[in-house]
Amino acid sequence: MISKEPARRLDPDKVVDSALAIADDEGPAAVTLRRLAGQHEVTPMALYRHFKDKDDLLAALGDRLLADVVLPEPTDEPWDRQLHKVLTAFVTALRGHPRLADLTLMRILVAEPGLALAERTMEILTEGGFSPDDAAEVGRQSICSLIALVTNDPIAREVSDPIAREDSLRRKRASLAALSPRKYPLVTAAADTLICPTSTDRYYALGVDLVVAGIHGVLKEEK
Amino acid sequence: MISKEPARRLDPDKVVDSALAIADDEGPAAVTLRRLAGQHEVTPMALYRHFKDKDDLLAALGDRLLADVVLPEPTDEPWDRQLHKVLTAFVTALRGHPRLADLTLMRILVAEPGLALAERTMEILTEGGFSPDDAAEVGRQSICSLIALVTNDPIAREVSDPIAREDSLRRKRASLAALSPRKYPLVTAAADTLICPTSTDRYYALGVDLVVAGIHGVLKEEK
DNA sequence: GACGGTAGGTCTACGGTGTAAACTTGTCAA
DNA sequence: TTGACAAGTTTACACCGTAGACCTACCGTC
Repeated sequence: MISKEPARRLDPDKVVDSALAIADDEGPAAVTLRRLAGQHEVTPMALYRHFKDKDDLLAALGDRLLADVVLPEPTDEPWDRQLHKVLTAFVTALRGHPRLADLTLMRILVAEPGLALAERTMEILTEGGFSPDDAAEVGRQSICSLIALVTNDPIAREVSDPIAREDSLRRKRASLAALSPRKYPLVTAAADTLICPTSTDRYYALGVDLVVAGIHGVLKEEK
Repeated sequence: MISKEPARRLDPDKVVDSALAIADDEGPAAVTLRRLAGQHEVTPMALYRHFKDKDDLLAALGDRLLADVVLPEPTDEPWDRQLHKVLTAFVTALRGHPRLADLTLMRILVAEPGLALAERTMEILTEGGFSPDDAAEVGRQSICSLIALVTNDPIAREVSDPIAREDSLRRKRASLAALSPRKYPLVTAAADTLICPTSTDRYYALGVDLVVAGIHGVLKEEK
């Protein structure tokens, strides 16, 4: 009579929570319907009542990431400053989940938080002087670049286990150190940086700067 | 008696050929040890004599792509023109295999053709005024962006089957057309371009331009 | 020329995956 | 009270990567 529903369980949001946790520290391949089901004390097939199939579940993961983007309020700063802030907000939301970042792209034009981001970005770009179509192409590529930036974060991308990580880095360093400095003077000289950039913050700052500077550049060329 | 070897078969290069063909028109998930073995009339386990495991095989695929990059000869043009050409050569090699492009990143610092590309890129960047370490970071991000550019090629990324492709596009268009033009004026206005850019060549040209312009931009900022 | 090592195949088997189809069961509306 | 329906269960299937033991034809060496 009281509308308690003790028999109904399996909150889809909680399932996405679990999936997020698993994917974050073991990679998306570790996300398994059986494992998820087990964590929620349920049969694997139960998940199909809430997600069409595994891809649908992963899409929900992507939506979750996009929902974490907090768009800065429009101000009266110049358009490129505002663009910089919006894009920074985007990577900030993704940074925590580097192995899942690429799930977001295909959801941007589907889920609400992504659409808000898209609209705002295009707004800024047209304010900067792009035609809507050019803004679409430039914006699309910028978002792709930033997703790639996060996906390939050379620090977070490594296995979470710190000793295995250090081992993997050592092996890569050794393989570069074995190269002939005569044949590859610059690669060997900057080997450490190539394998793993010095600072994560600098890495991301540079990434956003590159994108914004690129947009600035092509805008001038077109005129 | 004649030194013919009718019993030995299974040329690893041919296996990579097959894998490439399968991945190109059905996606990398369709590449299966069993399927590959079947195509070469061999037991799945036979492949393990030539590849440590599946990842090793995919790495060989990545190497194959990188080997197709034809670096332009150094000239006396300004550094940014040369950089543009090198990066264009890179995406040109990948364009034919958009679903495999991301296999290349992890092989660049391992296989010879990738190292040549890396060294040449850093050469140009230092000539432009970057320190070796900055060249390493900027170069790395540029390569990542370009790989993402190819990977997300909105035309080639679609399923190869043209009728299914047209269907998928139609569905996306419909979903965007259903949005409120009041809430998302720019997104709905540029819907077609967002879903699928007008010209592939323009898409790639813009991509490379963005990267090169970005590098130019951050270089000036640093001084 | 006999012979042992080895490279390149085969066979069998295991544990894991996503998911289709048919079933049970608890809940609420009529 | 009944009956529809949503949620979870059971069973089953086809497929995957790969470990381990085995065969077998070749090759260089004495």
